[in-house]
Amino acid sequence: MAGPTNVSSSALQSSGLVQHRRRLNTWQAIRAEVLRRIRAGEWPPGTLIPTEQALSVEMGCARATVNRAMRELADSGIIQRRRKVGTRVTATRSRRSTLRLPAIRDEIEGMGASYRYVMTTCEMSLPSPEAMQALQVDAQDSLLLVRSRHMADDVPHCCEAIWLNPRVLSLPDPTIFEKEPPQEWLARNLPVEQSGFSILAEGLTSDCALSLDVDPGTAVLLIERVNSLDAIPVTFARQFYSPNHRLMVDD
Amino acid sequence: MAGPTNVSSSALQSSGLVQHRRRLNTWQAIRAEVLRRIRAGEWPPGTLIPTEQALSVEMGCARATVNRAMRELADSGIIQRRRKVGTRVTATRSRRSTLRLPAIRDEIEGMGASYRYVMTTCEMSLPSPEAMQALQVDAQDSLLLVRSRHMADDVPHCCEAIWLNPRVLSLPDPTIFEKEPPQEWLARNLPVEQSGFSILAEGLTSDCALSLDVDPGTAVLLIERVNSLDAIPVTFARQFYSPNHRLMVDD
DNA sequence: AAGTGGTCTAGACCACAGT
DNA sequence: CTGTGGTCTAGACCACTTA
Repeated sequence: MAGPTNVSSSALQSSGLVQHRRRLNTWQAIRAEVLRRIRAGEWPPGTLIPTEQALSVEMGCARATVNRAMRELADSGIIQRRRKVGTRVTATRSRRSTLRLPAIRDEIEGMGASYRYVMTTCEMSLPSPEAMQALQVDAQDSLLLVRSRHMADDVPHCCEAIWLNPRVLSLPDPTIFEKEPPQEWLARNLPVEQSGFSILAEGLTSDCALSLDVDPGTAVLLIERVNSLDAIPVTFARQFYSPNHRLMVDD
Repeated sequence: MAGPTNVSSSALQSSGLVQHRRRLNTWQAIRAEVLRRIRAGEWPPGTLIPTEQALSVEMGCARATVNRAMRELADSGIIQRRRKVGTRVTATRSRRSTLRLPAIRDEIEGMGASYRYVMTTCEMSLPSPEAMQALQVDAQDSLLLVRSRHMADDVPHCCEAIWLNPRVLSLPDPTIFEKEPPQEWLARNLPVEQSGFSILAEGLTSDCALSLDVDPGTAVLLIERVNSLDAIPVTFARQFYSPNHRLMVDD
């Protein structure tokens, strides 16, 4: 009832009798108003705030609109909702933020640089302890290990080691990894699912340092990902970013 | 119309004439079906997928339900939507993931450990280059610098340096920071807004290393945050996590 | 048993962007 | 202009949780 809403909104505002509060009928406006009350201290942390029903009456909109606004706030961790109990302002300053992590090619091209992929090594190899755990294999189960570098305008931007388990993944002729990044081959050829990833810091070992052209031991960001196929882990990747790289997180 | 939906759903399924496809009437089911088609290659990257109207007819549900499902997928970066144009499967393997970053106290207590805050130093100090840039002050504008440690069962878990700009922030008696973490004081007393943060890796300087009880130069994760008040940056915090700490990101 | 959030529906209008 | 997604509404039923 967007049209009629505006009409009745005008009617309400022009009627002499009433409406100490302007109608809020977009979910963004409701979210903003609730946020304002929280930040202004009207609803301190831990407060049980009014029900959707009550808010929809107060704001002069449908309950679904209030629900949408509150869902957004709950997704951000600002409030916590439980059936029958109600909605509480989150007591702790916890946040759920959105992290945008593009594929490396996009990251580099997005900076206006030219992307180049360089394979370093490609060989069957016994798993590292991390790979063993991530892929749930034994120490003697050899895996295909592909090491590579991703260059931005011919400057090393990221170096990557990826283990692929040939027991649960039908691998192509490994020579294709000389030209195509394993991640892109996976994305194109298999319906793999990422089951989350980790962000950590590590001092570079000598081979990675050589690959990124910096001193060994330099602290860099490292992202570890496991790709799964039908809930079975099939690949384990470790991406070492060049020093001073940072992940920006929007609020 | 959840009840009537079930009724008509049964009616449709029992009618002899038709319905090669079961009715999908929850947004989760629709999201799953669309995801399946994308992953199965029925809708390869770049494909323009059917309109909400078409999908609502095919799935036998309201357009609003399709819209909810598609919005979730768009929020995850799986598809891209534009008015008049339609909805495309995202060409690049970009992801938008949710990062949960609790307050340090919650992080430690969530592991079942006891939390303890220890202030290290608290003094007026000229800004570091990073602080200058983050808080938009000059090199001669001295700031309050509070250094502290957050302990988990008396083991250092994180060490923190936070700059507060007294020109734009009315500070309390600094001695309160001997007992209360600055972040918690800020959260309780000021309607500060976080304007995003950065995640990076750094080798520990000697004082931080001492504080965390590890060797200088050890690579650690570092989170930088700026808190703002009415869009004016008022505090700049750098949190150094102990080695081997990792951020887990759900997909 | 009752109250609260979670969701679905059918219809409507709006905003935007191609034609 | 037209078509697409974005949103709002009013009403309804369901799911979960506490009393």
